[in-house]
Amino acid sequence: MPKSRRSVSLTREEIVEEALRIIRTDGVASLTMRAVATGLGVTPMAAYYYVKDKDDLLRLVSERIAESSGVLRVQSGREWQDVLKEHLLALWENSTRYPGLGGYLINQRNLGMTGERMEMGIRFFEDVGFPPHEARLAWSFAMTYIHGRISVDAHLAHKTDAPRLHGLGAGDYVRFGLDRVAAGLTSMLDSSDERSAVAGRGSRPTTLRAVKGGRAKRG
Amino acid sequence: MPKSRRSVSLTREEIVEEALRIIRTDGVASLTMRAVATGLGVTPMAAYYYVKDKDDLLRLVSERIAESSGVLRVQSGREWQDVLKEHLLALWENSTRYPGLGGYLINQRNLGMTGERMEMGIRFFEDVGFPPHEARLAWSFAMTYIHGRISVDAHLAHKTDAPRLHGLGAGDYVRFGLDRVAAGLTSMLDSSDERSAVAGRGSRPTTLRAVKGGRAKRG
DNA sequence: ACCTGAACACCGTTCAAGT
DNA sequence: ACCTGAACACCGTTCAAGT
Repeated sequence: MPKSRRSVSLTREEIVEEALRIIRTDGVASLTMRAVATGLGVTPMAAYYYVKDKDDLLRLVSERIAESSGVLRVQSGREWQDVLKEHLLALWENSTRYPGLGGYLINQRNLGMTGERMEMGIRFFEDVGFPPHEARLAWSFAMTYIHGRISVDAHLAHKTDAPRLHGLGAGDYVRFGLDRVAAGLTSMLDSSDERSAVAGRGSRPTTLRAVKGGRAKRG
Repeated sequence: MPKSRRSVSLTREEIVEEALRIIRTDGVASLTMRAVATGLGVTPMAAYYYVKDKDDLLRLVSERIAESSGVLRVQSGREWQDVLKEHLLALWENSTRYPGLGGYLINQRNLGMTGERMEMGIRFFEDVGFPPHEARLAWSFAMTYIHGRISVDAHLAHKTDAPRLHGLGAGDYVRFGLDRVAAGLTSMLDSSDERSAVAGRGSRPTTLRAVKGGRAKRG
């Protein structure tokens, strides 16, 4: 139902909130500029004063969700694998509450997050022992997986919970995947195996596959 | 340019071909029922005699691309990890030739493949030693990753090749990821018999969370 | 059986105009 | 500065009708 006539100015914040509400309730397919306007009690073009276009609105929505999932940062006293899994799981939980959004997120450059958040994520992997290029690849790997999972689960999450095909629910799939992601990355640091091995945390010069141009910028 | 007046009947095959051509050339956003009709020299509604709706057409398109990537099957004399990586890479290469399709594929149930192909994939993992439930999880994990990668690369592939951010190209990301996927899955099979317990190599055993109801149906 | 033609109910977005 | 109102150029899809 449209709200009654507004007495105060619209805000960008308000528009983003309304967009989030619509997606949460009816899915991303129901997010139209006209629906946002109706929900806020204004005419279709009113929101255009605050956002450039629909893509801009979705970008703001994406960043909002990323923000609500905290940041990826090393924590003393905890294994980095656990910190990573917890963070990715939080992102998955927050994102899957917005049916269909995953399919949009994954098409965005930087997966709908700010460059700043991205750099923090890469930093995380550098801090746990990955050389700069590998840290970038590792971050991308982890993010690609979880966004893939979010997209796959995007429309399942819409339905009444627990589809449980073959006795397995969405939570089982994502937790299994996160364990594999962590294991796959850990095996790179285990200084032993693998052909293109990356030497681990115990110093040791790393022989990298010829990747040029990257510069490590560390605080 | 619209073809001149048709003298023979339309076919479903022809419609799918035209859809593929449009996506390859102009991206999935340019795929409209009207564009397909124009390309085939018919009126907008003609295709509806052969496909139910746009979603149905996209499903056919998706299956077509999956088919062109071969099937996942164990090969004697080759490591299963290599077979897996090769198959996923083929899927990635075929899919990224269709700009924007990834974002659609990943939203489809079964990721745009037939149930038959899915069962074959799960069988692959059973054949290399995963118990039924884990085989399903493993297949889903691998497919989720590669479709995530396809989606992320979907719009990059549109541009003239090799964006090479920070000295890394799309090929580097996907190959790195596939190595991690294989390593993550391999670590489950190490130090365990192919019968029961699936233990992670590092510290904690991956406790099989109460998953019930799965039945192994093997030919 | 196969396709056309006209229409409907939507979209995102432009533009000029109002206050 | 902030928003309205009308319009434009699209969509997917329906329906009845033609051959």
